[in-house]
Amino acid sequence: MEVYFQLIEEPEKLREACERLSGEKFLGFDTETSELDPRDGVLRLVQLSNGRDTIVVDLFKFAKYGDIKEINELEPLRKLLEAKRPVKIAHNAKFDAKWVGHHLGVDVGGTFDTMIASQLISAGDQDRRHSLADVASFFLGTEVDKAEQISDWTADTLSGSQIEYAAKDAAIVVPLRQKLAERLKADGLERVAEIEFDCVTPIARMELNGFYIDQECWREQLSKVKVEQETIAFELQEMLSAGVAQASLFGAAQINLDSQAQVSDALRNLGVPIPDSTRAWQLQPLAKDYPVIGKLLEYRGVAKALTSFGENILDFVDPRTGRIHADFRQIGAPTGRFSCSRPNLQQIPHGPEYRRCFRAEEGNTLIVADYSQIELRILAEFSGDEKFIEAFRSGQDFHASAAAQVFGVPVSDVTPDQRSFAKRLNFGVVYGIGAQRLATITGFSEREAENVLRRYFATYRGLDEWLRAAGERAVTERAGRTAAGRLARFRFDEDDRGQIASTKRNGKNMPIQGTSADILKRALALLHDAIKGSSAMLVNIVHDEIVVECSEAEAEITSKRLKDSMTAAAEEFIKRVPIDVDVSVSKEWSR
DNA sequence: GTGAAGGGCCAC
DNA sequence: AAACGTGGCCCTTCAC
Repeated sequence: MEVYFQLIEEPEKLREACERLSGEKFLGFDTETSELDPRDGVLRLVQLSNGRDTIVVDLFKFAKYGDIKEINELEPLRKLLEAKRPVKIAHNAKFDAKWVGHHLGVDVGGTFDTMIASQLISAGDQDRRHSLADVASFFLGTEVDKAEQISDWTADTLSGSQIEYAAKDAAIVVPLRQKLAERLKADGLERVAEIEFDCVTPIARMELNGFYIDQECWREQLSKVKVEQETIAFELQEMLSAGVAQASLFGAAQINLDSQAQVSDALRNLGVPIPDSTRAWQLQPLAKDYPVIGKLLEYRGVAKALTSFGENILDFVDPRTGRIHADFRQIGAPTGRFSCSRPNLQQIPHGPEYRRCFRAEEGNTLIVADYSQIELRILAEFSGDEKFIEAFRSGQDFHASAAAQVFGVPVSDVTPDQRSFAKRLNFGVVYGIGAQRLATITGFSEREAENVLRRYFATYRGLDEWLRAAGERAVTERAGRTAAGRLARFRFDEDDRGQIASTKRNGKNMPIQGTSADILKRALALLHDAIKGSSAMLVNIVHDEIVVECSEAEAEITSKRLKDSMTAAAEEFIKRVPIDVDVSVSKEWSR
């Protein structure tokens, strides 16, 4: 592909070019950078293209290694990037949005992300790749050469081929967007694509913001667990080697407590009837007869705390900001949920001893908001079940209210056991729970569990019907859809009953879990607009929860903006069931 | 030494 | 496959 491009090295040319391109509906957008993380490197080039006319802005010509944030001559570029129109087309737009966000101080206005579009179209197909080269080859049949991607973008003078490569990447996404847009439309994915695109910039900003962690607090917690761990490990070692006389005699053959194989052997030597797996849920029932099992579970708990949530979390703190800047994958799961890594801020233990270490910086406060039972409300909306909806509308404790309806007693007479049971059942239903599993988590016999499930679905006939239909649809249509239209295709072997059953459960769960993701993402876009220009910044999201940090002075207004954004987002999809958002203002991420 | 697989467990 | 869904991270084990 031959590309006409203009290298821009002076303010006047930049002003002219931005003026010229500002009337376009769409512009290809790309950046070339010296590193992968914007805090580590320099932003060298910004490219914009309408497909025929491409500009390559050399930022070194405006302020070499300097702070380009303050350079006035770049204002036309900032304006163009910030504007909702033209829409900026980029592949993995979060990357470029972070770089211009950090170095130019702008939030990219409208975006069309060709990577996300490709992910939505592939609908969870694990075999499809989503690099620019893969997507361009799949949708345009053109080859993209990435040879220059790793070249030195900090050289005084860039080579002709470097600049041409840079220009091509911005130009190619223009025809690519055309093809992807057609497919999005044909597949009914326009609405969900809009939601996804609109939360790219909020997520880019969130990653730049990072989440402040009090390192002292974290270390203190760790040292407590360390002390515990040493005692527990010693005791467990003693108990396990009791079965191997010579081991304790010579003190030599220490058992590796982290090795399932060695621990299982030792347990067998002690005469413990261990099941095929030594997972906690299987061992738990043995704990009352065999103290060693209780000790093992105790050990596992502290070991997990020390490894997954130990010193290593602090390795991710950026010394320049004192904050953790994790990586969020916008379509982390086929359901549309985010995933998070390095570190995974979505799996920090719920206990206050951990969460209180994540806090607001001096002078600031955290606003923590989460949807109350959002997945059950989505299920209520989908099923249209009047009784289930009424349990939400009544405004009473939902699980107690459900227990009352299932057991046929007044809410005031619901026992704690009944409530707890209804709660487990309510959660399980969202995953397509069966009697066997229900029995194991409640301690009921399978027979009793079956009866209660029958009673539950007799009470909520609409739920039963919707869930059955969703399961059947998953098998016949080999796909599921969320309220915003997100699509997940299911692959299974028709001769495998297990796979069919699994597909049915997926068909029940995906629309629910996925709609929850749709709602959260929509809320992020609304929130981003609502807090613009204020002290508030997004710092974390956990599936149905949003954490914002703001100045103490703006705590109240930020709480309102957060709650309103989340409520409005949910109400776009949930019409018949009330939405409840719990908001708390606190210095710490624990309540 | 490196990487994949398996087991286990944290979150929602 | 925990016959309950979605992730990521850590450890051991085993193959290369």
